[in-house]
Amino acid sequence: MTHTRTRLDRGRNALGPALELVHTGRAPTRAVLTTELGVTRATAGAVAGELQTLGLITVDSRPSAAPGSQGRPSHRLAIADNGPVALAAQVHADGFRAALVGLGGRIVATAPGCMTVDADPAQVLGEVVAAAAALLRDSGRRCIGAGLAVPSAVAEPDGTALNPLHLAWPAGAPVREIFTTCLAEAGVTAPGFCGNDVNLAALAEHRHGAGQGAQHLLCVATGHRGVGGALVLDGRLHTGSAGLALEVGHLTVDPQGRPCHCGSRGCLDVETDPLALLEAAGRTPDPAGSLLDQAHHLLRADYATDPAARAATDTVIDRLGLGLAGLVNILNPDRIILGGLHRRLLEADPDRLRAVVEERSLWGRSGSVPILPCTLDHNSLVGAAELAWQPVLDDPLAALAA
Amino acid sequence: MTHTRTRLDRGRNALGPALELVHTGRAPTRAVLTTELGVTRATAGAVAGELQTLGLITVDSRPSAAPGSQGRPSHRLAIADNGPVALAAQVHADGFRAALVGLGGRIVATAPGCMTVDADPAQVLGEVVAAAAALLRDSGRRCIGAGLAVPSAVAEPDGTALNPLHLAWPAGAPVREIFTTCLAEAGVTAPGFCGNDVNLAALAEHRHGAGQGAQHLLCVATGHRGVGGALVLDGRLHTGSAGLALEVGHLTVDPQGRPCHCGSRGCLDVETDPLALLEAAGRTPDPAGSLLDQAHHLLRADYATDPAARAATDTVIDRLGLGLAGLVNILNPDRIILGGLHRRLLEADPDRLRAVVEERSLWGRSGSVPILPCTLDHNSLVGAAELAWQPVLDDPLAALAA
DNA sequence: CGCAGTTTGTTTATCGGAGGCACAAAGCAA
DNA sequence: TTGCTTTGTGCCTCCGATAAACAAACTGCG
Repeated sequence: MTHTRTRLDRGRNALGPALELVHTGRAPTRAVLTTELGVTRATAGAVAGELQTLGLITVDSRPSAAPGSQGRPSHRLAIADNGPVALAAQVHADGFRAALVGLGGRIVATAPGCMTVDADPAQVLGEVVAAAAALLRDSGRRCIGAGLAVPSAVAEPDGTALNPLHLAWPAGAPVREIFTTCLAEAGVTAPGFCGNDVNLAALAEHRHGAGQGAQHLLCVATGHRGVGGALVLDGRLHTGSAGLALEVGHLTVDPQGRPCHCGSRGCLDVETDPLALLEAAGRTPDPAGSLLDQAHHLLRADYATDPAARAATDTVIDRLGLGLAGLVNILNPDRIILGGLHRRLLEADPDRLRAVVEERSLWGRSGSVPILPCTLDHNSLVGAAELAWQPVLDDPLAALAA
Repeated sequence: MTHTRTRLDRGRNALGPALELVHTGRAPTRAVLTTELGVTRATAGAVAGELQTLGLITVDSRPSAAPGSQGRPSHRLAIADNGPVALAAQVHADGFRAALVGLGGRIVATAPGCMTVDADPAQVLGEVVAAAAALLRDSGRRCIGAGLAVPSAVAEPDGTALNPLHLAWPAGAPVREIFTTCLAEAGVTAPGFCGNDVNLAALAEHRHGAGQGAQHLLCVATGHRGVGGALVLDGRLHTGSAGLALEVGHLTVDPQGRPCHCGSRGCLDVETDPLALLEAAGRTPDPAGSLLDQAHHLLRADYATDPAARAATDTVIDRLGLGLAGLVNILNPDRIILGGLHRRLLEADPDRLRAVVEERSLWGRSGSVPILPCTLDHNSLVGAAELAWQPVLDDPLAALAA
């Protein structure tokens, strides 16, 4: 009896890694896929065929415009136009947002977010899930999962929000549970995940933005209030043993600084957030408007002309640099990405921030860590979608079979 | 033509994981090996047989004294008595030490260490390697590699010591290179590795000591001077992108504290090392003797009787707790192990230290991280051997074929 | 235009490393 | 002694990959 193989007998184990390469834009052609996966052309071909039959990618046999190349041109691998999507949602201090995100971190559709947030998590999540579900129905696409970004540490593995104080939600709110029930009520039969917004932004930047290729990526960002941090190690989010890692807001950056609710004083949280910048510049913040917007305006409009604004900015940059240097000494990252107000501070005076970090970190070499602004729009939202895509990236056949 | 399989066709991929289980004491029998590896009994049997023919383990078919068990008793897997060893060496402020370490972290032989350390790395390493090579010749065993522990950050991947100031060595000394040439001169044809002593101690404690089973293990320890830290994530040492992570000595634990050579003041390094404890208690340290020994004596003999000693101890414990809490907020470990003087401080008043850490870490849950003293003798030495054993654990056949 | 050279995609045979299963072995309990 | 349970081993099969040969598509050159 000879071996008669009819169905796919190759590329099963390489399917996940291959999809991840396509997802992160590192596999433009089958030939690249072959070398990146370290498999034979036969296997890579089978993998690409399987991803095609799964409806995830398309193989474009038109000549790929490669000018100076020899040999037979490789077919282009492209993300399928009508492939499945992840449902992404974000809740922050000033409202919420919803979107559909396809493979490759592509935002396919967005819903205009409401600008008020209720104190009841179930109420808010019900609204945002309803908005997302409407997008999904309109698109007619298949949904592979749903992700939610919240401005709070999220405990693993129970999925509770530990300090959602910027939302006025109760501490310990079972966010994942509420999210999944809202999904079920909206008729979305897909698994739900949730995570901290800065963590998810870091994940998105690592896969699709300024963090690509970094082995040890540190992200620090302000939201509207407070400071968050995240670490991506070898492509995986490091959230610590219980999801509480990188709570960097309470590093001391000024021993004589203003008191913080944590009991200490001069914490990164209260010294480098929008309110700190405004107060340092002698402005009385308008409580009706967004503090983040007011701080941005200060940096854009007044930085060049107003000496007080410039001095305040310099002080806040120095504090941020001190905090980053402390993190560099502990984590030794190979890249740092800043978001929110911190990104604007970096852009206002990149040399000053880099000099402070270099001076205060112990080793010259680690002091010269690249510090970059984040590059993705809505990176928390894209990161929330990454959470939902992860099972598909891990095992496409199993995740898409259901 | 039928399938005729003569040689080993099973357990090739499971060989490394199986050896690691034996190495860490988690595979007492073949039956346990089967469940731990998640393979069939046939595969586990083949793996055990292969490890036996490699001379690494022995299979003892005498009934294992299991009292209340039913069914056929499983054969015991034991580490071979005359198996290969790793050559381990440690250099510290007061001298050096050498040993042979077998599988399972067992110290097979030790050399009495010299008590003076020359300022020339090549001189010191030549002596310690000579001592180790003598041990190796006497034992008649096979050597699978050599590891060296130094009290300095070691840069990856070049293997240079960045701050060996406690040895009065030049910063940036190419320690690994010197070590391997010394090995070659001593006639040891085995690969040489080196690492930071606290990092290696953490690795040893994770595999064979108080850190077993921890997913996110944080170690903090004093040597004779200064403070070091280490993080073991999922069984692997986390040394950062360039080997410089966990330089925890310069966390601020007292803004009004004594000045540190790093330029700041009140660093963990100068506030919780042996000298700090002695000075806080009003003692004038004897520069001729070991500061660590004098601090130990203070804790053992004077703590219960001398109010000044007690007050000084409490202060230093509080400072240490503050530093640990900062690390807990950033790293969220699930276990903390303390070594050197810090271990003694923990043992002097465990409740006080735990209370400080819990109070100053942001989340009650992460505040209740278990804090334990280290349990292994010579853990840096055993850790250095782990470095040498690692290639064998990763791929026993390839590493032992050469 | 035709041909050599280069790189890519596909087909077929084969191989390596595991799982499945039946059976034997070694203990305990009745 | 007879069951019952658990462990160790041999034989077959299956899955997922490699290897090698071949076909296809393009460049460059005479």
